[in-house]
Amino acid sequence: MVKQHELSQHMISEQAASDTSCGCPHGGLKGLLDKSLARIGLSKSEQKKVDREEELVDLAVSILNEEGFAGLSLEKLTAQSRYSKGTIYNHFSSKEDCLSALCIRAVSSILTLFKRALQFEGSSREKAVAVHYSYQLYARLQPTLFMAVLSSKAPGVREKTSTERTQLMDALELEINTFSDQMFRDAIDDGSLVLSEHLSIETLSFSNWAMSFGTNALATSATEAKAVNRLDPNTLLLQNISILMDGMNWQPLSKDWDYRKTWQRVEKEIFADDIQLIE
Amino acid sequence: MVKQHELSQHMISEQAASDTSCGCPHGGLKGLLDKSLARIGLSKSEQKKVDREEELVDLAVSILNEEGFAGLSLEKLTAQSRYSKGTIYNHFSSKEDCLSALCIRAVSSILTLFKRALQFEGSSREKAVAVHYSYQLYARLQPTLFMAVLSSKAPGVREKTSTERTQLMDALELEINTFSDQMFRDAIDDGSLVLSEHLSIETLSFSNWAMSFGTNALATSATEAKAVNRLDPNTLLLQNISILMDGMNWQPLSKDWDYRKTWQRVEKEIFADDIQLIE
DNA sequence: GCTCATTATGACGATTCGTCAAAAATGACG
DNA sequence: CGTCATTTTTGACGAATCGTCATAATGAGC
Repeated sequence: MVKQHELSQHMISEQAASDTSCGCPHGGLKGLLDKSLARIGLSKSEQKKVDREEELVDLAVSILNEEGFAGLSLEKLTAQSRYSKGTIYNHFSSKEDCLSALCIRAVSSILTLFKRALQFEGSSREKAVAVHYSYQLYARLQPTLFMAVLSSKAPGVREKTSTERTQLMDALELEINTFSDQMFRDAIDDGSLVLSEHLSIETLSFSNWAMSFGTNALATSATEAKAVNRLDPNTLLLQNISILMDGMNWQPLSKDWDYRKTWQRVEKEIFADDIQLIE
Repeated sequence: MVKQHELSQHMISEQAASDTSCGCPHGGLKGLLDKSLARIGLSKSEQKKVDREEELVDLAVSILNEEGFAGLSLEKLTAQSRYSKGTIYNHFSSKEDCLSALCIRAVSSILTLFKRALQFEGSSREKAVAVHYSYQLYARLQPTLFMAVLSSKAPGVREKTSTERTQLMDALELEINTFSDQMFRDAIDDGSLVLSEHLSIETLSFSNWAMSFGTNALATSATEAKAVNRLDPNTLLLQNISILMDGMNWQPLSKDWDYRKTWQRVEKEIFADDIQLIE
């Protein structure tokens, strides 16, 4: 009668709760969100709600991974959770709102990966290469979530997303932008990059992002007939950003430095654990 | 009783039939598809079916433009057409199949624009700039369709698409790839581009595509917080591909040639009619 | 134990999906 | 023109999902 008392439901939800394939490496996102909310000061019931939302997003991610984008429905989320429809709709005002929640998790995870990549020891251009590596890593580990971030930008989705979540999403995007801009500022500061007349930091930062996103998006959605399949997926992104950074005249140029070694070093020194998940 | 005899239905469908905002410039697609099928030899009834499919895709595009991606349903398509559900499902085996049909139209239109762009008088790099211009033009004229092409690559969509349509889609993509590759071959032939050791034509062709796609996709789905809004949308793509082509060492380099003038010339000499539709 | 505000529940109507048996249209032949 | 076989069209149907809302359960404070 009461759903929480059904044994089978409990088993399902516990299985889901222990499923850690949430695209959230090293629990970084959970810590991030918990902290940011904890600072404000949470009552017991509020904390309970935060925990449950965490649990529901976990579950939604697992549905997304198994059933794909179109297969995600709040109906299924309800059925697989230990809660009822009304409770689900207390958390997500609509299917689109739920999708936005998934994107917030995705972008948070990506940001965490970016910061880890930045710890790579090397020149500013090598660090940028490391960041691109981490972006590609996420696109491969979580292809559906990676693409979901884009679809959540569609007007129809954004309209149906709660204002708080929209603001959180915008804040995260701003943080990513700031992060990207800072990479270029560092490069200018250490002298390896010089701004030419018509190119601002914002322009370089955006072109850098556009190339990485475009490459990963096309590689993720590759089909039989696509040009991607003619090329080596492992160094696809590296080659593309190498051409771009050479175009920026970012020192050392690719003719003077073997960035394939950098690429491999990043893989071994920073993301050795994560790369095993692909095999 | 019989739907074809309802006056109101007739009026709706006739309005739709006269709606030419189909993203198909100069009727190029219709000609293309008609021809390819006509060669095989069409009976009267087969021709009728082709015409009706044309009509239905027109209608689907208008629904997509008005209601957005999520608002497109075969239910609505049925209601707004003069046919019934069974007939609709004779044309499109599923909603996803219909989406793929829209993508085929989109890619056909883009290919038509590419070929027009190639008529621009100038160096091989200038011609490539013209092609990018036409790509951006389509992304702006048909943002939803532009993004739809990507989502039609999702596994869930592809599975539910009829095999014939999948093959047609793959053939079109191959044609686009071939077109892109040819641009680079021409550049090599006229001496303005030299292949370095590690970079193949395929690599250059793909990086060129990835940059253009990434830029247009991010610009199309731009939100308030995005980095895109800090920049001039009219020259965003030009700047990005200029950096990239400089990185390829494609002559003349942007420091030796004012491609903003090329950009403006393309706008005036090739796409003057189309650009007015944006305003 | 009682009261009342908050939260959870699941039944409900609406919409969409895709199917299929029956009806209608087509056209070949006498 | 009439007959009949084949093809096409129709819309009713069951299943799935959406989002709402009246009712039931919960729990905090007295």
